[in-house]
Amino acid sequence: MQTRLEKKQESRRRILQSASKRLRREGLNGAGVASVMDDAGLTHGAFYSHFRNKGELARAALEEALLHNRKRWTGKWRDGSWSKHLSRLASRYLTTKHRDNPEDGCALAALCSEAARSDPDFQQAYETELLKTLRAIGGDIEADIEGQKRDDVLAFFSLVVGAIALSRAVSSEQLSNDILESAKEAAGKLVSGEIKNEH
Amino acid sequence: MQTRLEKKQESRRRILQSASKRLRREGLNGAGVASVMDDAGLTHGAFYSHFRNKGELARAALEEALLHNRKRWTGKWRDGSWSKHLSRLASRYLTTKHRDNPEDGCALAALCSEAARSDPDFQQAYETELLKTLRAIGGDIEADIEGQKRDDVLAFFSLVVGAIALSRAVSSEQLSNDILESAKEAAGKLVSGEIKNEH
DNA sequence: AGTTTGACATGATGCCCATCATACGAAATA
DNA sequence: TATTTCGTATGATGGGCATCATGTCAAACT
Repeated sequence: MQTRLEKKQESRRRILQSASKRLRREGLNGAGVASVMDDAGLTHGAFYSHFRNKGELARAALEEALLHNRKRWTGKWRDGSWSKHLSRLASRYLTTKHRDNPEDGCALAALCSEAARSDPDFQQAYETELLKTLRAIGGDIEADIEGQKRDDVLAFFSLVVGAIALSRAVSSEQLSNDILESAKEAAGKLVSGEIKNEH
Repeated sequence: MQTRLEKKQESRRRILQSASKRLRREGLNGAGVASVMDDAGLTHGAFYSHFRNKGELARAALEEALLHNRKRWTGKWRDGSWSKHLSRLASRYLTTKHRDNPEDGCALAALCSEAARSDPDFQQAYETELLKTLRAIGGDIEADIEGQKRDDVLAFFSLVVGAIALSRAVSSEQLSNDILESAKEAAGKLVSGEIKNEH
């Protein structure tokens, strides 16, 4: 049997899980309190003993979403050139599977245009998660990245986020696939100078 | 004095004007019937003698938005290399002014993540407008573009749309500016082979 | 001039949603 | 065993929103 605290934590986990999925599939407005709680097997009234309001849930769900799958697309920069590294990451990220399953995908891409219209707290969380992701792309989850490498990573992430967003926005599957393919090919080209791998 | 038809057309023009601005500043959900009609100097009830429903308005407003400012960012490919051409377009598009004034900016960027969740009719319109824009980037509003040039244009547009979206989503102005700058620098690099200007 | 038309206004209607008030019941505590 | 605590359920409450019903008035038409 579970203690009361454990049960609450388990409930919170389920709420965050369903919120993070709804957030990515249906956007900031789609992730309504009632539907999220329903997914979690609870009723809407129980929501407020876990979160103060919907905004707080959205922030927590964003963090939850990125916590679990940032590693899926980034990982260490082990061997090969800097350009190859970015190419490999693009190939992992720009798949039809990712495009077709936003609820398990990258929340930064799923919300890129809506985040601009969200409240300041959410934007702050978005920026924090973005920065963590940029570091992970640079090959290191911990340290800040600088200079040319930072510029490359910024442009790289703009490219792949834009490509995923456009590939989802469009109704023809052919065009959608072409967007993903062209961005994959471009990803390795946008580095300017070669950068040494210090490992 | 105006005839009745002229007055109606004038009203429709004002409705579309305010809808296209609200759509870009506040998104698909923000462009509510009441607020749009209010901007146009009318009341909500009059809406339904101009459009069948909100979805039809959204489609028309998207077209309106792109009709008026596609030329601002594209224009003819006159001289210089293909790579220079794309660089120049990126410099025109990725400005802080564009970032800070979405209501006068590119609707494809403003709605890129929400469009994925819109109804099929809207997605179809989004795709149509996107294709027109890609042709204009390629230097020609009329003809379809193909092959390597098409791939370059697809990747180019993913890059600049992603950059504008991310630059708006983030709360630090420094980071936001850096995103725009890095994408501007990257834009000219993502072409693979040189392409001849047939003019 | 009398009649019809249609753009527009006012005011429902009904739905969805976030939030709150209250009640229940089981676990924790005494 | 008696009492307290608190996660959850039920059921308001109120606001926002799209859509529709109805009325009005001026222009168009006969």
